[in-house]
Amino acid sequence: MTLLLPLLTDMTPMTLNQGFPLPAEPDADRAGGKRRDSRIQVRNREKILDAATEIFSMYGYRGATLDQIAEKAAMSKPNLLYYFSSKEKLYLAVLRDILEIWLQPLKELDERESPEREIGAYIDQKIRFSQLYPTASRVFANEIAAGAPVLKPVLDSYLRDIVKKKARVIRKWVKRGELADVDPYHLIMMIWAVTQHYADFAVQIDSLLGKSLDDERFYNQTRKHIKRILMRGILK
Amino acid sequence: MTLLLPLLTDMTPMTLNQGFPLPAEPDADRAGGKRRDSRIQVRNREKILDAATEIFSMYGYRGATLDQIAEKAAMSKPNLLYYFSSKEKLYLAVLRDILEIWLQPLKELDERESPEREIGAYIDQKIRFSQLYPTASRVFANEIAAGAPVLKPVLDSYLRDIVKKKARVIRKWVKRGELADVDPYHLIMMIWAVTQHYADFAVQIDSLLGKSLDDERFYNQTRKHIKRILMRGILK
DNA sequence: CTTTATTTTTATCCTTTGGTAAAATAAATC
DNA sequence: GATTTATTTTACCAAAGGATAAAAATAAAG
Repeated sequence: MTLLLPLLTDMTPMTLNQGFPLPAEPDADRAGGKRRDSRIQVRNREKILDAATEIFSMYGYRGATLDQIAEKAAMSKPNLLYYFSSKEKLYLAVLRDILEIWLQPLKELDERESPEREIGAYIDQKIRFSQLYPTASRVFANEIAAGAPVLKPVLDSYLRDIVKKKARVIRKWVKRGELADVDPYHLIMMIWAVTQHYADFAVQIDSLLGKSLDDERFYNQTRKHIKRILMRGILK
Repeated sequence: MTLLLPLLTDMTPMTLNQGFPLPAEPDADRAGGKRRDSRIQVRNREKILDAATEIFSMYGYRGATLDQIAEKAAMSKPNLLYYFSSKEKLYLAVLRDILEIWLQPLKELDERESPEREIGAYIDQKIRFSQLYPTASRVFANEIAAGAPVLKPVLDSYLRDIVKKKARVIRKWVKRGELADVDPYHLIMMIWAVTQHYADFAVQIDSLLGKSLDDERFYNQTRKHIKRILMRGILK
């Protein structure tokens, strides 16, 4: 429960999985107390997680400060630390939330349906994620860029398994002749790349086009465009 | 020359362009002295820039520390500060280098050639960049994720102009009937997204495939695959 | 070889930052 | 409404981090 502290600061590979993939929070955190999840408890944890996601998304784990997060959450630093006893625990909580929504859509690829429908739906979900949670996407990107000190074990086990399974689905479509001869892994990564780009590089896009995915018009134009090019690229 | 300090730390929008786009270093930095660019001078500046690029790529501007950079460059912190008088100046120098190589390829899109050839060459150059300078790519990504506190003015002016010009080239190809009816901006961004992804998310890719672009075999497979799908997606 | 200019080291400063202790306040329970 | 429990505030602390000053060591020039 405390072993991973050095990694975040030192960059050494992680040894403890920290109960990650999903097992929810064994105890979340909470300083002391017994009567849990009071109204105020829930509200403040949420406020903090939101603020933390935003700050972490801009500065990464190391660059973010508790002062910034506390300010954004409109509370004092010690007060924040009352809810999450350390910066690290807070970061873990943020990542846990992100991972869940990030992984969900891929799991739904179903080989019994047509690739057109399934991959189309997957792209839709991914771009929707970029629209709804751009900061979450950036926290994730930051974590990976930093060498995935925390998520490495998850990538190596959990994500790897899911992707392997879904690669098999795609390969099946190819064999059935419903899809051009594409490499499943590269296809999946292309979809990730393109959809996440609109969240991770939102500032750049805003500079170039003066638009963001918040603009429903632009959102749909983007979605359709990505789908059109990718689908044309992979359908037979 | 000193006005931008607050932005990096405070996130306020930048007002001074800092002689950025290209005008090279008006004075680079150098603590004092007259006789410039001695052998050792050049060697040490390079060592520092390399180390800085690597550290900034992992932790971003705020997360990186001069101690880490100094250690990676195998010198003391004050010694490092002898060559670059502040963390900020060092960061600027790093970004300047990156920007130059990052922008180059796009400028070369030539409407007189076929889109197949030109866009193909552009993708090649971009993926090569991801192979050769993955850390540079990540520093760039980090800067954008942080809200582009330093590069915003460059994005808003310089990059914007180039992209606009090249969008016109692509549009011309479409009109000539050499290309499917694609939106030039989205196309450019798709290419950026996909090619940079292999640098920015290298750790993830390594987790999933156990491969990196350093592996020449994988590099070529990736390159061809990306090109194939994108080309199929946009050619008539 | 001196002398002068450049580079490196040592010692130190001030601010920021993650985190704690304990007192003060507010809620909830009896 | 008194008492217990949960929450917030105030006052700190030690370590880390960016930066400077000045001395020491090297290298270059004459």
